[in-house]
Amino acid sequence: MRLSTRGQYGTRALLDLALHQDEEPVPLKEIAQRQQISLQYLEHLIAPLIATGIVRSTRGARGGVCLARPPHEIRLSEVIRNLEGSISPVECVNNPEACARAELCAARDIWGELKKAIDGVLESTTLQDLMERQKRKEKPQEVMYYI
Amino acid sequence: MRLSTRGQYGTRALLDLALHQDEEPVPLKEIAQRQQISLQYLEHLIAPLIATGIVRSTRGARGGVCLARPPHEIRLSEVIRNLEGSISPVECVNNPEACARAELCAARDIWGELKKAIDGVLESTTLQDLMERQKRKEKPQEVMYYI
DNA sequence: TACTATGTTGATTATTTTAGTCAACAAAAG
DNA sequence: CTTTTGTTGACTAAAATAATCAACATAGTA
Repeated sequence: MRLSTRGQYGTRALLDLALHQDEEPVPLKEIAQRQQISLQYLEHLIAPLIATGIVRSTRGARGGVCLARPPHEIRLSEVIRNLEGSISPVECVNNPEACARAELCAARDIWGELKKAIDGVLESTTLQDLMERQKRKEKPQEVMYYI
Repeated sequence: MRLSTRGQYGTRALLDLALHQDEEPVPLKEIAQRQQISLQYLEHLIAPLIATGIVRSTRGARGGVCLARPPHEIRLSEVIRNLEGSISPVECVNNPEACARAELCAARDIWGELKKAIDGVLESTTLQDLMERQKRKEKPQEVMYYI
């Protein structure tokens, strides 16, 4: 049940972009440096995100990438599906023809529930949520007052 | 986010065993045939389940395997962890030293929630649950009476 | 215009993981 | 003592992963 580096790096790259974008496009090189991902690998991770309309790019000097939509409209489910393919833990959940016993398989039901649980988290989390979490983490520790 | 065949086959094999065991041990060959898993592969999947105390085996003629505990005491989480290793979707969730930025990483928080969601399903499902589901599925369709 | 900084794309590669198989062995029953 | 079962470790083929290499396209800038 592992996420590959595509999903991990891709998510981190998008969060980085969300946090650093302003008027200017952000060069991939900067994201790669901050996130310690090889530029050439990052390029390949960004490509499908551009194709699917999560990221927009401009070439040439002063070029770079930016989010194609506001962060609260970018769900993690969309990102992960785009980078890792289907979220389903086993093939037969999406595609009953994958296994002859699918229709009568109790195990498959559970994998379906597992998928629902995973989807639940990823559907309900947006880049905005990630940004807020990140900012909260970086905010200097506040003094706690107890009643 | 895929489960490998180890987890899939292992779960199916245990469910099969649960449904077919009675006084006699069940030979792996039978499970392999019913579940269409190669005997030699199944042997390797069962080995860790024996080692961890989920399954008991007896060798020799009329030998085979049986569950070491009642099905309601065997959680899917234990099975999957045993067959696939940690349930964590990324290394850093369990092991913060895996990534220098772990402590300040919002993405990691989400992977943690993802793990919790997955754990929730697997911890709350026992072999007994699977058995009941399976029996319900195989029961001839009952006529439904509507009030 | 030429140069440089960016993104785009396809081919290639090394490594790791997965999904097994092969084969020798151990033990229990008949 | 032969057969039937499980046990174990070594080995292997195929696929997926995680990149890298390299040629190209495009936009700004000197």
